[in-house]
Amino acid sequence: MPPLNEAPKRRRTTLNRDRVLDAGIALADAEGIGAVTMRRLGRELGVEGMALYNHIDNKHDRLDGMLDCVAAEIELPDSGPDWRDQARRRAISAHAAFMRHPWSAALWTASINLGPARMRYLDNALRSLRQAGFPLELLDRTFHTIENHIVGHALQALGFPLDHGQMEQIGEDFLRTFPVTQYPDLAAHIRHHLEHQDNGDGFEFGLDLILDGLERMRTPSQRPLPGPR
Amino acid sequence: MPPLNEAPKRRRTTLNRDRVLDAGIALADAEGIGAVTMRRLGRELGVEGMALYNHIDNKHDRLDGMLDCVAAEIELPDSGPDWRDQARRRAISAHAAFMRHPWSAALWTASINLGPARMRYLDNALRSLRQAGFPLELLDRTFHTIENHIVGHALQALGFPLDHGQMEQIGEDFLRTFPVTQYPDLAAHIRHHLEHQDNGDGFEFGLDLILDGLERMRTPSQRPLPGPR
DNA sequence: TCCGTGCATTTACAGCGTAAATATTTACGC
DNA sequence: GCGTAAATATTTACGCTGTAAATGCACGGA
Repeated sequence: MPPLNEAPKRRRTTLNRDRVLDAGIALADAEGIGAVTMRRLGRELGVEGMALYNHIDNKHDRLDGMLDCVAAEIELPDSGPDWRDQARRRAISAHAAFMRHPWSAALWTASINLGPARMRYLDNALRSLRQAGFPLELLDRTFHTIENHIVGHALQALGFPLDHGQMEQIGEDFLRTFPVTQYPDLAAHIRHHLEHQDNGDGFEFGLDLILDGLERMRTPSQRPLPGPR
Repeated sequence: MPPLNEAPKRRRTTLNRDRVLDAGIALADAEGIGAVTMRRLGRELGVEGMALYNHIDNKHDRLDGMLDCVAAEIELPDSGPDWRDQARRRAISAHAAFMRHPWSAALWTASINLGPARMRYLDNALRSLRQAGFPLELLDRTFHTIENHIVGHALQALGFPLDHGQMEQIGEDFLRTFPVTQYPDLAAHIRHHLEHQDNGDGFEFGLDLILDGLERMRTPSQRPLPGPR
């Protein structure tokens, strides 16, 4: 059996799991997740598609691996007293990661096998909220409410994967054939999206709304906080 | 040209768009969206796969049509003074529709072509919020924050498509190999999900949190409401 | 009767994930 | 150097996908 973990050996042009995953991410970022097939990804790496199976188990394993790389990009704030600031920074960082990798948000909820980076992310978020003093029966819902917003917003925002220039052109063509009188509020909404560009403010609006509400529940007005049951 | 809209003609066993979409929905509900291929769907209808192309344009058109059928199931409350109750009922109905058709939430944000039912839904929601007096610059964000929660929660909940019995078995196997000491809070979270069953309460928790916060912004404390600009 | 029209079938093709067999490259003991 | 075994890459093949194109068939009106 050949030696494992032989640092200085590295034959220059050999494949490994990370190179496969990185190439998959780059390709997905550039051309969409649909372009990332085994054959295409192999071609991208100068290799036949089947060669990839030496480094990844199958397509699912590859997607899980790519997703965990995205999770690793999420900045995890150190423990500290200010739970709200931590949750905010973590959520904004996660949101940014999803926007950098538009294919990842849709997989986030679909994949079941958590990689180490996602585990670290989840554990960090849960610990932060627990240490903030959220009672046990609230902790779960608190966490999921924040998480829902992150994923939901990313998916909504990525649903129209157009920059502002494209939006204007396509949108005007669209509104020409749109039954404006039948759905006036929807038409106004679409027009609003054509005129205004969202720079992540929409995400932070909902995020702060949620965090404010959670903070209110954490310390129920004047009543004393119940101890952990 | 043959006569259109000839009511009594209907040769009994002919296909039409609705029958195709209904069969697609039934099959997707029963076996997942992955099972709904053209050939399989044809077989389900006693027909070759290619026959479907006489009634739908292509796979995308079929998915959009199926999705619009789900949208049509969402109960749209009549206009009225209580925006909060309307938004709540609409959101809960939408959530229920997504849970009845577990494949639909993932498509909701991905599909660009809105069908009539979705347009009706969106227009109804937007009008309700506008009539509630949300100022224009808030209306868009208000709407999306609610929408994010609906979609986000559905996807999270459907990410583990297991009923309680399966969860217990699989979960315990999972926790056996899980690095509990490394991610203690995540482990506790998973254990919590194994023990407690969510009956939609988690959805309503976040929903009410958001609606409360929005109501507070709608009538900013003591200051008078600005007129529509 | 014949013809156009609408619907179903048949055939075909490129691309997908991947199992299996084969070929090639690499690393190590001698 | 060598041989050998392991690691890695290629080839071939199979069943599946969506769908273009050609064909077959039944019907309603001229």
